[in-house]
Amino acid sequence: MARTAGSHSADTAPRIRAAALRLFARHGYAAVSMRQIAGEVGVQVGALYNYTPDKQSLLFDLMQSHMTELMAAVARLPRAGDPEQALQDFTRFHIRFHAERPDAVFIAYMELRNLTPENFKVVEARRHDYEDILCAILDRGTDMGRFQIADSRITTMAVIAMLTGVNTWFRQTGRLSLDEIESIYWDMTRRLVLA
Amino acid sequence: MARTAGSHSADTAPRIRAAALRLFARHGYAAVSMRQIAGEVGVQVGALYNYTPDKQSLLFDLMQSHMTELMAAVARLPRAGDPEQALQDFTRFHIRFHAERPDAVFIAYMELRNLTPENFKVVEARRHDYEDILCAILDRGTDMGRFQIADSRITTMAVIAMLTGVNTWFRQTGRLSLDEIESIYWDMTRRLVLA
DNA sequence: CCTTGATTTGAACGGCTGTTCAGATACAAG
DNA sequence: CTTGTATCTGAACAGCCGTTCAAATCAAGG
Repeated sequence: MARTAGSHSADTAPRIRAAALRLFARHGYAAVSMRQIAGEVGVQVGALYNYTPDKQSLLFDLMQSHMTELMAAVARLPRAGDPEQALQDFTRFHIRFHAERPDAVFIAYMELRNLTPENFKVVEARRHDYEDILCAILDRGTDMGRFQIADSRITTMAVIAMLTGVNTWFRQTGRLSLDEIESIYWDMTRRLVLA
Repeated sequence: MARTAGSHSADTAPRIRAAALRLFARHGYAAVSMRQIAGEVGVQVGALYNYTPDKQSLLFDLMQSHMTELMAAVARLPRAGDPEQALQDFTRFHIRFHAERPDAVFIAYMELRNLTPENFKVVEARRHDYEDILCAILDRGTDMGRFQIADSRITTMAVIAMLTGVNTWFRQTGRLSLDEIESIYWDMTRRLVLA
């Protein structure tokens, strides 16, 4: 018993990441053992260490991948000249992107405290970069006299919290489609900032 | 070595709860050991079991106490006839109550998945009761033609998510006082619902 | 002072933790 | 078919986990 038939790192690697993502999201990083992850993949514990130096790196990689994907996706948004249009684009994007990967979002928010201080700083910085994108839209709209905002930093946090909150209750099989939800939240966001 | 000088359950019990609250909030339920809690209290592990049948009950008690306090406090709000005033009262109350007990709030949101299904249902029901209070205010304001709301259930979730989000960044030593923050968030909430 | 009950210790239980590694097997290339 | 490398197993490591309990000590009332 050693190498098993049909074993390839190109297959095993993503399966390990998927299993870890699912289990971390469901039970929490600390509550999930390496043996559980291995079991989900259908492999022995030792095999995991061909793919990650340790458990902490596994968590960090998942988080960093998520933030990288997020930044790459938001960068692909059309750069609308109209701040109201830009804000709508951002709002709809945020809801959709987050609704499509609930496990990664859950981990990115809940497991920050399980990162080493060094790793935490990296993820924290990326999160801040993302917030800056929304904040810039709000500031530009304010400068153009289109938005009326008391404190753009706080409004940024408020809007992101409101939008991310969708993930706590949204289910694909619910009474509302994602598109309807986007529209409702866009309406609320609009009213929140419009002059 | 056995019973120690000055030991009394009236002292030890709250100290255990306080230590557990702090540690659970900081590191997460699964990552905290009974020995850590005991160490914080200055006692051996075995002593904890005079105060809780097991670790799970300790978590559940903390959560349930928090929800009980929350419901009792919100019930003490003046019952304003004007829905706009009622909404302002609720908004300010929510921010202040949650800002005053960040550890308990953190646990109540993050450790739901570590509750047994039975215990989860209890906490979930209380949370729903709390949401109903806000939802009722919104519905009343809508019926009176004062609010304009697309979907009161969703607006309820959106407002609560927005307000609770304050806890992710609020620090007592920050540039804004709690009162200023309340005012800013009340302004946003107002615009979110006003006809 | 003595007794009763409250409170804690200290040790022990079986079981699980993350991690390491030599050896075994499968695959891919020559 | 042989060889070299990629991949996994199985066992082992020291250490921590939640929980239990008899024995020891303290506090309080008669």
